[in-house]
Parts: sequence; structure tokens; C-alpha cells
Amino acid sequence: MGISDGDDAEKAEAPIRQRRRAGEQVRMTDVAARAGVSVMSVSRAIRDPERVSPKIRARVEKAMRETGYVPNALASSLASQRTRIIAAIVPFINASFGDTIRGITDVLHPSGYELLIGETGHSMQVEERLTDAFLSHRVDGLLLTGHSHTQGVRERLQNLKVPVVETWNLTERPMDQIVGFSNYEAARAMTRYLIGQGRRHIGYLGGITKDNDRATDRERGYIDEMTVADLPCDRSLRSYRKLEFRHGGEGCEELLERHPDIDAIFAASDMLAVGALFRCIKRGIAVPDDIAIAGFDDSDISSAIHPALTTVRVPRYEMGSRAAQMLVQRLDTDEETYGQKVVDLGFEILIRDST
Amino acid sequence: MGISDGDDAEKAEAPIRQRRRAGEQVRMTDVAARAGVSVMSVSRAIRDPERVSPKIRARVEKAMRETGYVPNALASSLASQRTRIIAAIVPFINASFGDTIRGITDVLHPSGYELLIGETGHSMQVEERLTDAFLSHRVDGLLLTGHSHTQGVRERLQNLKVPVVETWNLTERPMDQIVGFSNYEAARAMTRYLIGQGRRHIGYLGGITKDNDRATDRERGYIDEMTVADLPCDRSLRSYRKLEFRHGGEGCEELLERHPDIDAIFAASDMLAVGALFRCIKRGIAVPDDIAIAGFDDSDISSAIHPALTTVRVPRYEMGSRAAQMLVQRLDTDEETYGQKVVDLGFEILIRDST
DNA sequence: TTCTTATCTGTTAGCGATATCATAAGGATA
DNA sequence: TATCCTTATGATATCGCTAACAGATAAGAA
Repeated sequence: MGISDGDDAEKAEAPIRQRRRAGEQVRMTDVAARAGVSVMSVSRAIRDPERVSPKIRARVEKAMRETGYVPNALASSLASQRTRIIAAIVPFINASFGDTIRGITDVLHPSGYELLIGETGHSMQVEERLTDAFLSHRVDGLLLTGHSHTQGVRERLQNLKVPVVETWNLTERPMDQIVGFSNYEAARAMTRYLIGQGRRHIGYLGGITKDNDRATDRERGYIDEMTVADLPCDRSLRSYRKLEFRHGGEGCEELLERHPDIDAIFAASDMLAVGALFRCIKRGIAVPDDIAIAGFDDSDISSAIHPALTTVRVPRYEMGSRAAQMLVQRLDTDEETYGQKVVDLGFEILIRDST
Repeated sequence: MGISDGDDAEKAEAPIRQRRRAGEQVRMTDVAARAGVSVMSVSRAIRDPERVSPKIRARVEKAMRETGYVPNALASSLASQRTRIIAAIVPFINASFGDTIRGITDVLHPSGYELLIGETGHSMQVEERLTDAFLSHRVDGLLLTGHSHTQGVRERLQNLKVPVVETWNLTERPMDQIVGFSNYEAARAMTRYLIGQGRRHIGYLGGITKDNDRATDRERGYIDEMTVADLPCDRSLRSYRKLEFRHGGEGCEELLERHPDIDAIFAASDMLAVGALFRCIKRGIAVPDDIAIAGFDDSDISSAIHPALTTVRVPRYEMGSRAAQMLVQRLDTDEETYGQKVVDLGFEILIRDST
């Protein structure tokens, strides 16, 4: 302090750069100063309380309370090279994927991970945009819906070596890991059941198959099973709709118009099935006597309506929780050894009153 | 080790600190080197391409492609003191809030913001946990559902001066800004309509009111209007349920058992209303002749069922988009002047066949 | 008592970007 | 041609935290 000209010279050479206002933000340094310890002690007291003496821990906790300190996760992540954030990309935010998301968070939160959710609206292009955004934020892992993705997505995920778990379907060759059920087998099983019930003119009411491997596989399942049974399943017996109630009604009309002699409708979603069922009732068509109706998903509503809907139960919640478990396990253990690449959670045909 | 003392000396004087592996991550510096420009030029070429010459821009773009560079949003946020992330906290991830979330992202994404979603399961405690987590991540703004929050949440948001927009309800004294509709007035209006139709024994089927100001206000609306009309609305006429179809059926049974002479049911959610309606049909009670049923929310299903449900249309999507707009406007303009504190988007009574 | 060994705490150098200031390069004007 | 602007580019100091190492302190062994 007392070295006169030396000080001046220093000042002249080191212009004090006033950076942005820095807000009133309390930093870890402030907490450390107040507690009379080093920043590392504060850091440790927060992340791993066991590693500091009770005395220091108490002083740090007091200082944090007094200053109203809010840790900065950005700085922490940048320094530690992990964000403890997982991103999930779903086609739609609705009750179905809501269950899956709940499964995910129920596992993630207790493990100290946060979830970032992206909605694609069933567009692979959007999925790619979201993936880029999430990778920019350096998420520790990624949960995708389905196994069909753009080449860009595949490349980037492969290059960056981010752990990925795909869900809601199965494939022999996942990008990394996959947990779900076979949409193809489920659709075949339901079709087989309908045929077994004596139905011969089975119409198919499916989702839009573009950029949607689940919808595609369900349709394939229907077609293959019908073909094996030597029953008709040409294009005119199939209608594709967005998964909303009213489109179920419209699709039902379309099928009935083209094939008045239809004796069953297999809808690849409960939404569509319920829409179709209501339409039949309104038109005085007896369900299941005249037409049997089967759905897919076991939505909440399917058991509430009358007649209760025959459908496929899928492990919505479990796909989320299991996928999250797999991710967390890999992230929280050093070893690169992880379990199965493909986890089949199965499905169940629920026979109720509509068939 | 057998290495001469010369080596040892070097080691002693220049302890090469090998930091964590640093991965194969491509940094901006690498892109700059490859393009033969400074990092700042790369930074500018990415964020504000107009500010660099076409020549540099081209070289940077080429270098980015060749290296497969993925910008690090963490570092960017730490340096710039903004994350371009908005957090939304909703009670439940379902179709209703899905619409609101869609409204939010439709505004946020084009403006270059990302959305972080948190689900409370209707618990203020969880809301507080989520808020803390989001603040740690230094979100630029917060969207909350409803206006009732813990003291802790209020304090932290106030202290950190994070822009907040509450949604899905109204209040004279929002924490910051609020956009929605009056759940109270909507419930009163529907009750008034039912009374106007000649109904006198109106049961109420509502959501759990704990930690839920929307549910509370809807119930208040029903009670106040009934009281004004001098009609009974004591506790025995009200049933509280989780918002799922089957609980609608159960609630309906409960009310019928306690009051067999009931001539209308006002459900504070379409889920409950539909559940109740199905139960009535199953029991051979004519709707609306014996019992009128009204819902709330105008869910997709309400117009698909038969008889179509009378309900309250609420601006689900608009609440999201408008709230996001308000936030973005404040964040993207320097001025601290922002519009109204309270934005009423209104509601609409939709009269259909169930009343 | 002295020397190890184990446990705590502190110091320092990044993490990968951006803000700020400084400098260089053109263009217009005189 | 010289001078003043404007515009484009570069150098460097942070942003707030943690990893890695170093030093200090306590406990146990000889």
C-alpha cells in the first residue's frame, strides 16, 4: 500500500474495467467471507456436508441463511462438467406422456437431477432443433420417444457421447439403450384377438404415421396379422387421424361409408376408439353386437365409459421410471458397464365390454 | 522411476496441472483457430451474424461445420448473465396444461427462449423446491400457476427480482403480473345459469382445494351464487375429488346417495363432469331431464360425448401465449416499463345438451 | 518427544463463453 | 494527401464455481 510510484504505475497500466453491474447477486465468495472460511469450504459444505467439520458447516449454513445465498448452477456445471439435467423429448404433452414424465421425475428428483421437457408435435425436424438446444445446455442424458430420428440427431448424439435412452417402442438396434414394449406385437395381438372373436371385416383407425414409429408399427401389426389370417386390410379399410376424440368420430364415419358391412374397428389409440364408439352409439349401431371396438393405451377414460373399452395396457409410467433409472445408474457410477441395451416391459390386452 | 534429476527439477517448477479429461469437446477457441480468426469473431458470427463481414462469417460457418461445434450455453449464460430460459410450474402435466404449455412455447421458441417445466402435483411444498432449483439455474423468468404460494417462494422471487407471471386465475395483488380469468366469476356464472334453468338442488363436484386457489375460487363462486339465490349448498351437497374420470363417477354416487332429489350437478372440471354423466347414464338417470350436468374447462371430450356437455370455456392456450409474451417483452426491451399488472382473458359459458 | 499418516482447509488455475476496451481498416470530407 | 468518422476485428479480464494440489492440523506409532 505504501509504495508510492509503484502503485500509480500499476493503476495506469491496469485500467479498472467496470464490468456489468453484477446485480445484487450473492456469490459464494460473499458467503465465505461472512462465515470467515474459504470458498472451497462453502462449496464442500453445500455439496458434501460430511467432508467438512461440524463447526464450519454450522457457520456456513448460518452465513447462507443470513445472505440469502442461491447457488449458481451454471457456474457449478461449467466448472464440474456436469449439469445434473436430463432432457426428455416427447411428441405431445398430454395425459399419456404425462404419466411417462411423472415416472421420469419420480426417479430423477430424488437423485438430484432436473428434467427439461421438449415437445415435438410429432415432427422430427422439431426434434432435431430441440436436441441441439438441449445439447447446448450440456444435459447429462437424453430420453427420446421412439427410435426413428433424423440423421443429424443420430450423428450429434453419437459424437458427443451423451447417454441416450429411447422409449415407447423397441428395436434390435437402439442408438444406445431402449426401454418400452413392442407396438408391433401389441397390435398383432389385439388384431388376433378380434379375429378370434369371429370378426372378419376389421377396419383400422390409426394415427398419422409420418415421423412416428409407434403408429407405423401398430399399423404393420394389424396388416401382418390380417394378412396371415387371409382377411382384407387394404388401404380403404384404414383411416389415419390425429389423436383427438372428434377425429375418432370422423374416422369412424369414413370407414362406415366405405365399408358398411364392417364388424370391428381397431383404433390405435383410445382417443380415437372412444370417438368412434360415441359416434356408433349416436348412430344407433350396437357396440359390440354390430361392431366391436378396440383401443390402445388404456387411457383413464377407457374404463369409465359405457360400454367399457377393450384396449391394450401399456407401461406408461414404468417406461419413464425405468428409462430414468437406467440413465441415473450410468451417470452416477463410474463404470461404463451398463445393463441390457433393450428392455421389454411388455403390454397387456384388456378385454372389456366393447368387443 | 529412474529418471534423471533434470526431469525432476522441471516437474517441481512447472507442475502441469492436468485438469479433468476435458472430453473431446470442441470449444469456440478451436473453431476460431481453424477459421483463423479471434474467438470474438466466432462469438459474433454465431449470435449476431450481421455484425461480422461476410468473409469471416463464411469461414466461421465452415469451421463450425468441420469441427461439429456445439455452443456451450452454460458458459454463454455465465458470461452474459442471462440464460434465455423461462421456467413454468404447473400442477399437472395433462391435456389442459398441455395447451397452456403449447401457448408458452409457441411464443418462447421463436424468440429464442427455452422452457423448463416443473410439475407440483398440487403441492406448494414441491412448488417451493422447484422454484429453488429453477432459480439456481438462473432462469430469466418464471411462469406460475395460480396466485397462492408459500412465503418462501414469494420472498426469494422478490429478492432476486426475477420477472414472474402468474396464470390461470386473477387477483388484485399479483406477485408481479398475472394473466388469466376469474375462476370465481366463471363458477358464479355457471351456477347462475343452472338456477336460471329452474334447477334448485344443485350439487357441487369440485377438485381438492388444498393448495389450489382455482379450485377454491370455483367453490366460492358456487357457494356465493347459491347463497344469493337462497338455495342450499351446505357441505353435504359438495364432494371433492381428484380430477379423474372415475372419481367423477364416485363423487356422483356420493351426492346421489346423500341427496336423491338432486336435480343438477356442477362439476368444477370436465373430467369429473364426464365421469358423473357416464355414471348417471349407467344408472338410468336421464341427462338433462332428471339431472343437469355442467362441467368446467371445455376439454376435448366434452363436445364428443352424448349428450354434449355444457361447460365453461377457458383460454387455456391464450393464457400461456399471453403470459409468455408479457415475459419476453419485458426481457427483450431495456425499459422497465411493462403493461398491465392484471390481464383478464375472460371465459365463456358453453351451453350444450347436458343442461 | 519425533516421525508418520490421515483428515481438514486453503490456494490457484481453469471451465468456455461474453463485455469491454483498444486497435486496425476503410470511406468520406476538406 | 491529411483528418475525422464509422465499422470490423482483436486482446483480455471477468462470470461464479469446482478440481487438483498444497499446506496445516490432529492423531497415532515408535
